[in-house]
Amino acid sequence: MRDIMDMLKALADEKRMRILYALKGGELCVCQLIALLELAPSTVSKHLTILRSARLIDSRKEGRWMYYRLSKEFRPPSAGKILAPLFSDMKETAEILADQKRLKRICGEGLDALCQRIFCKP
Amino acid sequence: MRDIMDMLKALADEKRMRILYALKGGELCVCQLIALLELAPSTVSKHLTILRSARLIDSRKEGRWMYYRLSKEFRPPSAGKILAPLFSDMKETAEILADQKRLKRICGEGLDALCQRIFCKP
DNA sequence: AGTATATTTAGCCACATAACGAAATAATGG
DNA sequence: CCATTATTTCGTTATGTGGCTAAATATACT
Repeated sequence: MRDIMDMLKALADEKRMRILYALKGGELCVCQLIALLELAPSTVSKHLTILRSARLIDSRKEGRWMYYRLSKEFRPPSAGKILAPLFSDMKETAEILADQKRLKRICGEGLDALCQRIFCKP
Repeated sequence: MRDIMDMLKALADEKRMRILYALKGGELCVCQLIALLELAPSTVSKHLTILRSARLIDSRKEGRWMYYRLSKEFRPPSAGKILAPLFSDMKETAEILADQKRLKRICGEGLDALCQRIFCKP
């Protein structure tokens, strides 16, 4: 029961659901998620920690960047079945449509340029 | 998005998930849910309000008693698809097994006897 | 080695929420 | 009508959670 509740609590936040939906399209770097959500880096990192400890996402480190993606083998086992209908409901919402639009811009930019923009270098 | 998040927040509480699972077996009276969860009546009532405003349950009044049941036409539309895999995961957990056992006893008792027991009459 | 940079951790604050008891509401029964 | 009883609403309290800034960590670059 603990595992199930951890998963449900992880899902019960709009920012985290937006992260999951964004990752549906493939792995993303933390800085891309920061740009998408327009939150402080530490806040996004905390959300990612919660999603990871609920086994909803995996991470992979490549050089300076940390990539997150949807976990393949969700535990508890039905998470795939749970996310699919949720994503289907979310698809048409204003928030997700705006995210998809913004995400396209973000992924067009290179990671270096993006990070410079985010962390406001002089 | 608001509807979806209301539903997910309603699901993100163990007591409320136990209520939903109990209702899977058919409608129940508030006092039966109070006996099941062993919480104050006002606490159970609040949980039921949250579940109802998330459209997960319906209610029906019969005489002195208020019956709650799982909502047939969940809104957002995929809730049925969401609950089924969750219930499947929950089925074998210690909490749900204990609930099912206790529920059998509770449903054996008449409502009047149950209410007397709960509200500790002199 | 030392600097720059991406991410995480730690500490803090404001607000949400789950719990309870007490009071209010609604229905039955004498 | 009045008492009893099932449920809800209100007010309070303790804990949880999302957000931030600042400091720590880890990797790349010179």
